[in-house]
Amino acid sequence: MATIKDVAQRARVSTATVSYVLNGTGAVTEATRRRVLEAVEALNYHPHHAARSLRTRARTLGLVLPAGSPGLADPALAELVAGLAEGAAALDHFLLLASAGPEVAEAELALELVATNRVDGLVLLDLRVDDARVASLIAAGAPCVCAGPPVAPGCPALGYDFEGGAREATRHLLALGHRRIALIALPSDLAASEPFTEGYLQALDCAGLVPDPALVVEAGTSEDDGITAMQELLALPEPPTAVLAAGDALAFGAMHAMRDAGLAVGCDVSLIGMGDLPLAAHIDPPLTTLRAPRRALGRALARRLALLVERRDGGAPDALLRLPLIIRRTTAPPPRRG
Amino acid sequence: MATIKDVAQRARVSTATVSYVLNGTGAVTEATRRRVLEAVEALNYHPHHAARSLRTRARTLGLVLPAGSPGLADPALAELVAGLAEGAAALDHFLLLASAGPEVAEAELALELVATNRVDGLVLLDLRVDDARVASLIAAGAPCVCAGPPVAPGCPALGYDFEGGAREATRHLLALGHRRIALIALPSDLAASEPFTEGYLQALDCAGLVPDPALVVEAGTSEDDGITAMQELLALPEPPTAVLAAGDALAFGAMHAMRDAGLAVGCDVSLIGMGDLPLAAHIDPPLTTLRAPRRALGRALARRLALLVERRDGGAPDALLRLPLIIRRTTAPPPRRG
DNA sequence: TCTTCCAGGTTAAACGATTAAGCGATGGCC
DNA sequence: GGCCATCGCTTAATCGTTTAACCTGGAAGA
Repeated sequence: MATIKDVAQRARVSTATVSYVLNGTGAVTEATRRRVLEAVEALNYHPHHAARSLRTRARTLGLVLPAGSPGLADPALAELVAGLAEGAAALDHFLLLASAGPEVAEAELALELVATNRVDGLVLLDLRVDDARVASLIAAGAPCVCAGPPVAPGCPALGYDFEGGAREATRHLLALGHRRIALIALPSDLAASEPFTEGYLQALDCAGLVPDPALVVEAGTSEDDGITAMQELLALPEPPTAVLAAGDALAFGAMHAMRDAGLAVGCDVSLIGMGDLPLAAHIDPPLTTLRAPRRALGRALARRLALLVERRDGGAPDALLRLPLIIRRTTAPPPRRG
Repeated sequence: MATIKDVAQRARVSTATVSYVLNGTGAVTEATRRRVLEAVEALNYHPHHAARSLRTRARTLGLVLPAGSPGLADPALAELVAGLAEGAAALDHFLLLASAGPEVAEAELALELVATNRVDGLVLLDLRVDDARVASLIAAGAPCVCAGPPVAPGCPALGYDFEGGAREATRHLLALGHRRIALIALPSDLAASEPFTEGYLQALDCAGLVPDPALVVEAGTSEDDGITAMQELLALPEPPTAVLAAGDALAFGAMHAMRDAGLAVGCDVSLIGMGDLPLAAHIDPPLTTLRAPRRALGRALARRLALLVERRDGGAPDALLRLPLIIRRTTAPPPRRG
């Protein structure tokens, strides 16, 4: 492989000049500039990444994949990652994927990534409230951004507007005439959980309804959790006529449970999900849900992180992406009282 | 950050000794060894990646994501990538993701990745017959492995056993009593296309049937392509009683077209897909399909590439992963002649 | 006793870039 | 004419490792 020395030799300049030309730093005559570029072309020169990043940044963003089973197989994560790669590319960066195994913990891996200078910064996912990772990373001086609601000072957060989304979804159900609206919430230690619940409560409050605590059930995140939660709701003396689920997977589970109970989803009982997974449009009946712009979030996160690393972020405020409500076939006016 | 010098100083040895201890090369007394390790611990030393890979490999595998719209959103690709990251991690490597944009071509990006020494080798996807990428990468001396059927000498290939899979699927349909079995094939410039068709033809041949060329239609890869292809088959004077689709997406399209034509899938006409996408089990009726072990393929690819890079591959032969047939509800004996 | 060898270190030269500091020529200004 | 800036370039230090080559003291073999 050709090195910068070879280029310098051929262009009959010093290596410094070559570097100046290539990086656009320093003052160089047009003539020399051309000579250098010709040499670069002729030798098919590409700067050695390691050598370069010995002095500068690595121009690499890092993401550590959770060890758990779905991992990237989760379409939500996959699209986010696609966005991350795109966003990084747009600012001439790359994305380094590290897979946490049973052996090596996520947090440790993240620390190693920045300590070894492999990456300039990290994207953090699935934040919990008071997440330990964030604290240790910030302590280590690692730039990072997190996907989700703001969780720690010093770590900018970009996420979906769960509060607004939940509010809009609930309003839609209210507008259809529902009065007993249940919420299947995420585990409360997930940072995303609280704002969603908040939006739901706000909408009820605006409508002058007092929320029934029995109608709010905290679930996990999986389809099975959705089933369990829904069964719980159906067992109530006065079951809900509409359900808002904080995740599409939960909603799928809820649909399952409703059908098992002999209820027609979108007729006997309304349902709204969150995420708009690919499956949401294909399932029968198609699910009304809040669309999470996953790819856009990925892009925004990457861009924010890249700028943060270069201290060019200008202290942009934590932003929230809107969750538009996609109305399909699982929402309808409540059935007439029999 | 602490450097190797700091460690050397604290352990009162030379930097060389530290390096020897850390890499397990060179002979070192147990006593010094311990001193060094203590210093490493005390200073929380992590070797600087760039500095290290100035002399050695980058211990990084590369993947360039296709520019197209589905990209990582395609669950098949996402799971493969998950496997790649896992496989890389198992051999102490990382995975670098590069996103090809409209601006920057895939092939160029791949070349840049290896020319700049950012990655030690590349994983190639979606190979075409006589793929230009492979040729240029090999010419550039870049180690690479490709996912799919063998496509070029010098580039080991790991893929699914399309031929065996198609054969098994076709046999299953034959065993159910079908005689007019159609094939919706992939575009013939995709390297995966031919073996699949071959397996289909073999099974027919074994059964003493002569294949009807009209029953083999070449489609694209999308659901829409599946619709078109199926409509074409249904328009035949004597339509098939069973269809083998070379991809689940194609199969979904075919289901759509069948339903539109008033046919009950898995009753009036049988259907087998390929891939076992998550959707396959959830669609109605659940799709009989060949399960592609995507994660396993990813892991195998990463491992193969990592070994190849270190010339430790021992010339392992190109391997093929079995595609087990997952029987669900879209296959049944043909309807009685009316 | 004198080599020879080896284990267990050290020294210093890479690796391939970036970049601060320096340096000669040119031109402007007083 | 003398002085100072500025331009365009070079020199050389630096980043943090790895590793070939060398050194040294003691044990083993002759």
